[in-house]
Amino acid sequence: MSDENSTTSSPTADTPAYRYTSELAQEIEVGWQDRWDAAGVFETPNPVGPLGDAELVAERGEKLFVQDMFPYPSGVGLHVGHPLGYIGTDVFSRYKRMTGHNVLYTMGFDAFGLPAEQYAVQTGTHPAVTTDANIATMRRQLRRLGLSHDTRRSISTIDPDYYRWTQWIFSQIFNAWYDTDAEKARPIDELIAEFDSGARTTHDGHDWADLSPSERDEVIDDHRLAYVSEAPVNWCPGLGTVVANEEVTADGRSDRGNFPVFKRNMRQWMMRITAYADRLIDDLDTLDWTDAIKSMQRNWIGRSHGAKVHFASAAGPITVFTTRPDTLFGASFMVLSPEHPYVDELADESKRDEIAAYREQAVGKKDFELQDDTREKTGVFTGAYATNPINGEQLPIWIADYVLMGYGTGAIMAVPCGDERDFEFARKFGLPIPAIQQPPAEWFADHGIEPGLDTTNWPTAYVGDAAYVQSAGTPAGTEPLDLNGIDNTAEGIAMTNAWLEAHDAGEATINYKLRDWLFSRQRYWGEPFPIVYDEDGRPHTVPDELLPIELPETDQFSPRTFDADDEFSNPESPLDRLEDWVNVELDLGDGRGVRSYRRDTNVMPQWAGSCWYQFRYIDPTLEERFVDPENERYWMGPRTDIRPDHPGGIDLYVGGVEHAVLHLLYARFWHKVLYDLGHVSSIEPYARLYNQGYIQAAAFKDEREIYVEASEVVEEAEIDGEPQFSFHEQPVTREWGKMGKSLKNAVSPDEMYEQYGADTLRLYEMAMGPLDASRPWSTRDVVGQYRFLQRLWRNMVDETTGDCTVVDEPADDETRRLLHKTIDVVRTEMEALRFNTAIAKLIELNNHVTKLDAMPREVAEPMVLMLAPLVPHVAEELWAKLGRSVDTDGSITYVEFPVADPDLLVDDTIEVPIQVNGKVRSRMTVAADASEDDLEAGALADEKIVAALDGGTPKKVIVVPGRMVNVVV
RNA sequence: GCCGACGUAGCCCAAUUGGCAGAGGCACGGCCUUUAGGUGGCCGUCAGUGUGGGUUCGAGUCCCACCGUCGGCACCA
Repeated sequence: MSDENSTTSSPTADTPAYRYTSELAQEIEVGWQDRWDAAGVFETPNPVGPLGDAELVAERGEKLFVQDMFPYPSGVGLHVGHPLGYIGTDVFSRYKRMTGHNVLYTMGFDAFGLPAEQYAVQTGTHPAVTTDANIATMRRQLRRLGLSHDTRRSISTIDPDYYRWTQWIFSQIFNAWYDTDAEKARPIDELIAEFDSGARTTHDGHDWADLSPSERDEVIDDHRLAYVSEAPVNWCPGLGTVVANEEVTADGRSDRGNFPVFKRNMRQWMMRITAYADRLIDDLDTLDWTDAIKSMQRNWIGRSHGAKVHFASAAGPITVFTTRPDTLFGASFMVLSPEHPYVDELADESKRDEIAAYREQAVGKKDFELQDDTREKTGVFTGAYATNPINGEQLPIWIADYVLMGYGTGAIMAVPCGDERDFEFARKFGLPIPAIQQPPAEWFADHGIEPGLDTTNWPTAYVGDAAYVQSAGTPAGTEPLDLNGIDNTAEGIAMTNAWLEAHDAGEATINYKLRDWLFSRQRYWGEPFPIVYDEDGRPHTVPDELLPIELPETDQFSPRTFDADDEFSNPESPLDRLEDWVNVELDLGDGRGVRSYRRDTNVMPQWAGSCWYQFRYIDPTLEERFVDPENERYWMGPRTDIRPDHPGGIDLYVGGVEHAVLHLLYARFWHKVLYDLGHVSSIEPYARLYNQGYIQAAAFKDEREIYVEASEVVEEAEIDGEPQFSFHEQPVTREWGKMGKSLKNAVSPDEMYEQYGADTLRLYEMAMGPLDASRPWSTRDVVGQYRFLQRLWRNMVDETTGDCTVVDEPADDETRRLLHKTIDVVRTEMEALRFNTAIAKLIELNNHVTKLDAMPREVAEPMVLMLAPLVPHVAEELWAKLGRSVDTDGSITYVEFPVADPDLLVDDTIEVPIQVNGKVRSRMTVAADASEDDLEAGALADEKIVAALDGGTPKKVIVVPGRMVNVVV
């Protein structure tokens, strides 16, 4: 909104020369930023290696690794919503440097990705050129905020020196397999050795020795953690590429670009993340993350315990997955997904046409349409039957699109009395609904029906614990199973599983929703695969010493894109066209000498670069490895001294909640592979995750429902207490949303620097609320923090001469006590990332000092030190004015944070409230250490209390020493 | 539908985790400064915690139900 009553103004002739105006603030800020850079103040030493300085490491103190989720360098620059988390991590890092920590804190750029490529396609400018320019802009904006990054450690994912190691890690994953016995990844060579020695046999029982070399290759390739597979993938013609499950929105569109996505079988690279499903769930328990994020990850992985049950049919055993094997006696029909491979064989001649028609319409539906649970059930009977192993009953087999091929086995046993969907289906098609549990009386009462096992008047399925009925009677020749009378499902499940396993009819199993990670993209602006194919089409990794495989130069950046709805188009990668690059002569070092190969023409998804960047921050310039093991252990090793199950990783990772499943799941997966292969000592990448809130801003829509530029909207007089707004004289309506270009409500930090300076902006963003809460931006509120800094400045500096006005006289007792209480609270709040309350205390202290005749040095110095993490520039300037810079190497950065004197935290006397029946009726001043008896006596003698009692006798007197007295009548 | 977070002043937010509802900022009003506007200074105004119950000497805080807002998942067998 326009700020017509702008509270700042350019200095006029009568503005004192040394007032803390925005001009002076900017001068101070830019000056200190130059000095910090020149002196390398924020450079952090490693124990060893190119950035190693063991002596300085010891001097700095305990290690602390703080990291922000790195940004994509957008072309439009930052708005004030972006740096909220960055300011938070900077304040924390600066605070920790002052309390004896060696802090690793830097910022890189996640610079591969679609926007730069799309811009390149439009303009013909190489994405590297625009991306480099964007990075330069962002670096400038971040530097201007005063962030204390070790800039030597900044990396960019598009830098060949960086993606060389992204490719190297891909090779590691490709050359590894998951040993389910050892529950870890191992090098593929060890698998080959086990096959060779006979220690391991192939899954299908073929003798390894009898296999041809190419058959052996096939077996090996099937074990790799990165593998090529022909599988249903998400094809997005509008983007001209495939995308991962995680990148498809609930309504079946791409999260980038919002184009339709189609399921298609295609040959693509996959990562075997499913091998890690259990560890990715179980290790969540060792992480200091919010429950919200943990539950999102658990949800996404979707582990469910159940059983597989085999039903005999004419086409062979139909295997279903169920979480309720105990309800097997209640199965009255089976349902296969229309795409189930058995359908053709099972279909009765008379049903063929009907089935074919049904399948055609089902296949035409997109995933999201199938997942709409409000749709009416549809389906077709196949004419075939399957045998229920538990009782030998013949169950009709149907096909229906409410059973999804992508989950479980694509087939279910239908238990209509206990499953809402099956119940609905049975009702619609007149299938039997046998009851197998006795619902409680309340259930019948709730539904207004007479209790009974005749399901014809049941309005719905009964889901829950209840005693089993009609759940016995197994086929001749089997051990009898009788669940009747048992009243908890856990026991019923266990008994049924045991029966199934004993009779080869099924087994307990675990099913996951998580699918393997689709890893290839048909784009230009990404990391090329370190893979070449031989004349048989077998993939091979390029030897490590030939990395990086650099992106080839071209001026054709676009994949072939298609009409967004052209489902049956096929991807064509931009790299496919570069024949000179695709065809190579190489010696792979496998003893076969130089041969001809074709390069892989896919690129990696944008998530690849962010899967491991924390390691490169540690050793950004190391040539020999992606990170030195000793440095990795120092910065990220498990802190078993803190917690026995500490998994290691970054001490504080701050970012938005939108990465809850994508980035955080992929990064954890890569980290665990690197751990299994012995490359790193930490088990998890991010020990503590903190989700910062978003800055929201008012957005305005005109009558056509189109957003208008928020900065040009004017607030009008209220009507019925509701504020009214107009844009160019036209009424507009207000709503709240994430700040950004699309809602036309972005506020640039540059405007804030100009109007107030970076310190005020930093302070405002930290003061407006807790770091993890989303809150609305309000430009007119910023002035409050600006006034605070002005008062602070005036308390120490003469506005006309610029001289320091701090006096060396001791502070009075009250001021001194307030100072120490402030120190105590500020330390606690800083530790807990509650900067808003720390700032409130500092303002309170400053307001108190403002009333004094002069600022005593014993208050001024600790106050400047406490403010240094929050407003580093003005703090440095005041520290210099106090004459202290000379004896602290020119910067306040590593000066010890003030420590409160515990003796000054307790007052001699305190005022305690006296309550009658919990209501405050009076107050009295007593010695801080007054005994319970004294307090009780004092309270009962208080005249207001005597009056309130009015001669009555108190029933009881509750005394909380140091707090209050409550007289109960 | 399921899961998770959150509801305190006109607005953004505190409250030692069961012990005096108000720390801080914005807005608003008055006075001072100023030729004036702005800036700056001083003083001041407003609520009883979304609703209804419960536990307790005492509830913003704990428990139950409901309402509302936001986020995630969703025919997941």
